[in-house]
Amino acid sequence: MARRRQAVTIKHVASDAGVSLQTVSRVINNEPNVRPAMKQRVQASIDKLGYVPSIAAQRMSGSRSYLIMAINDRERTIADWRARQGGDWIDQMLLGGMLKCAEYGYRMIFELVDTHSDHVERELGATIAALQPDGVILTPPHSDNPLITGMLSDNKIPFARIGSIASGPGFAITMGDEGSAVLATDYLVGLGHRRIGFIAGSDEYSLSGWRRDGYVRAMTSHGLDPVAYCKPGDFSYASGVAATNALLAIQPRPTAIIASNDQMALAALDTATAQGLVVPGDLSLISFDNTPVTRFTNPQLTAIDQPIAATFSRAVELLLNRDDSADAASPVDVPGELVIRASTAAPRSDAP
Amino acid sequence: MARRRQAVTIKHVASDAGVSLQTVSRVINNEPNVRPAMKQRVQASIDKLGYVPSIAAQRMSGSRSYLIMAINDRERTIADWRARQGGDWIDQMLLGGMLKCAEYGYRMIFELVDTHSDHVERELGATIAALQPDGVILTPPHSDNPLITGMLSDNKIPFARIGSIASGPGFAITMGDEGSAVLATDYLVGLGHRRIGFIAGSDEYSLSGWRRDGYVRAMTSHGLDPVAYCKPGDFSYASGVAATNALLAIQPRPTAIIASNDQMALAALDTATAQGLVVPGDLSLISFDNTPVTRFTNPQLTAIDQPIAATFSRAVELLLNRDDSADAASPVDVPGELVIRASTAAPRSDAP
DNA sequence: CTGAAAGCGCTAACAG
DNA sequence: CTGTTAGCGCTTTCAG
Repeated sequence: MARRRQAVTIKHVASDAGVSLQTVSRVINNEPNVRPAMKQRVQASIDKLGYVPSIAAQRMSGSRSYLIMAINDRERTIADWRARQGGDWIDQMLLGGMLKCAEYGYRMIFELVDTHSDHVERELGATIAALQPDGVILTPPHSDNPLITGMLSDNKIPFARIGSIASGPGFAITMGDEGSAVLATDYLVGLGHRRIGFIAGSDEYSLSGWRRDGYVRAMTSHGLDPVAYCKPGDFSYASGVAATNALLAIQPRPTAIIASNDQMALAALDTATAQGLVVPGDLSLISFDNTPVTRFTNPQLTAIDQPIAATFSRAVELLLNRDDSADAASPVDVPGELVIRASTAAPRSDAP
Repeated sequence: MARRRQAVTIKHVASDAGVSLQTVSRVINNEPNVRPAMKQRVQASIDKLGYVPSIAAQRMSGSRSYLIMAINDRERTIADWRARQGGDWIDQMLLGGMLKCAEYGYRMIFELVDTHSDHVERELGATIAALQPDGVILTPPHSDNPLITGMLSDNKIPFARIGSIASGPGFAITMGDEGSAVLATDYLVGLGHRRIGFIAGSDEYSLSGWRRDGYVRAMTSHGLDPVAYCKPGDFSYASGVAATNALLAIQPRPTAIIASNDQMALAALDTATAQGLVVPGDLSLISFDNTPVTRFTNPQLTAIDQPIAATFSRAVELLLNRDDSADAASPVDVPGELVIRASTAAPRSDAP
């Protein structure tokens, strides 16, 4: 490996502009107390020489690393990549996070971390020591891992916890789950549905509960029974099939179903169709997440969009404008929205 | 922003082990000329203190940055992310590239670069100056951009050109396009098809030509006409519809179609179905790329898998085992494979 | 085989 | 407002 050196350094700029290193440094970092004329002269040299500061050197001298680290669960992420089922969490994360970082001259790098490992702390600690990120974004199931949040706050590294409402250090950010469930339920009620089924997600994820809470709250507010048509699921296709069968066996059967994710909605669609029901004629369907698959079903699925990109974008902003006072602020909620496609309609007037 | 310092540095390890900094450095970098006993003693201290070298500091003192940079086209990547059509190029890139990097203690970061910009060179130059990656992976349409390859080789940064067969500096790596087209064609011929249609991709991409070349070669080798059933396309759904209509209007019509990507195959499926043809009964279909959408059609699409992950994995290996002699080696070809699903079958015996 | 010295490119702290 | 002086943590010379 050839030993490479910086082509043009702060020294070159300083001597070219006939000023001290410090002045150049001040200009680079946009610090005050530099006379405009001076600043212009230095900037001219910078442009002329095509100078770009070395992040490594900046970091070395105790400044920032200009790196924001996003952390995802290793096992789940790799499994999703291998399965190639069209899940695009990582892509949306990058879309929101990378672009927002770029706006501020930062860079987002992302790491896979083993939750199950008993040495999460060491693993993460090593990455942090090596990279020295200026901020970290945690995603479930890491967001509420005390080993991780503890380590981060001990090291005084600002961090955001996505999908967490717990108080404590770091910014808690949620993705509108409860509100979205209300939105979906209200929409169906508005269409004329009264018996609305709900397939819950795995209790391993807090958002499963929030989504159900929203459903229950909305049903209750309309004077509808929030319990009779609520069935458990675990986000898998198989659990969606089971829940749908259970729901359709109820007399009178529901005229609409909200599934807590797209896979289970897909299962509901297939199951209902197999039973001779027409979607949305006989049964309306709304799914959560709005991953690409919602576009490939027939009919296309009306879905609640999980605002992944917007959430990461917000997380980056929180991290970079960080003022310690807002640290313990109440959770930030990024609302999701309902994307109306072809799987929802008014119930038949002759519905049982 | 609190000023953060490395918690445990090489100094701590040195004093803990009672040796000089150099010795620790040698152990870290696995250099020879360290007595085993010494090495063990130092390693023990490292483990005990949980020491991890700072990449910034390593890079500063003229060593490696342990960073491999993958470059993708900004516009196209962002458009794909926004469209949420299930394209998973980035995910597969990460799957192959990140994991392979991790094996060697490297990290993959990825950048979006504007091709159309007239200052690609400056843009990329800045990123490189800032990050100082030890290697770069170029993807189309950057792979054959002389501004980029020139800059990289001037800076003596090892790089790989994915989807390029041009000679010159850097490793050229292809993804088996021609061979895969042969594979698909041969498979259809083996099934009994004689009139096989081909929908080509946009000429902006070299791989479009390679895929067509494979089709032509295979057809010719079987004594079949490689021209009559070959239609142009541009990878878009709309162009797929047009090409399919053109193909199905030919008398006698083809009994099978190979589309140069999944979107056009999807278009072919929809178009054929709309004309009352049954896939695969009346028409067999093979697509290229094997993106997630192939799993969501009815029937599911038989497809040629574009080996994205394997290719990036290979690129990283080439970059890290780099010996200058192999620099101009002939292009490396990572073969693709045929994933057989439900859109292919033998032609009807009574086919026209 | 191991140690001591000299930076890498940049910024913090302090002078002027 | 600008310049000077120390390092940051590590690796490279070059001595022992």
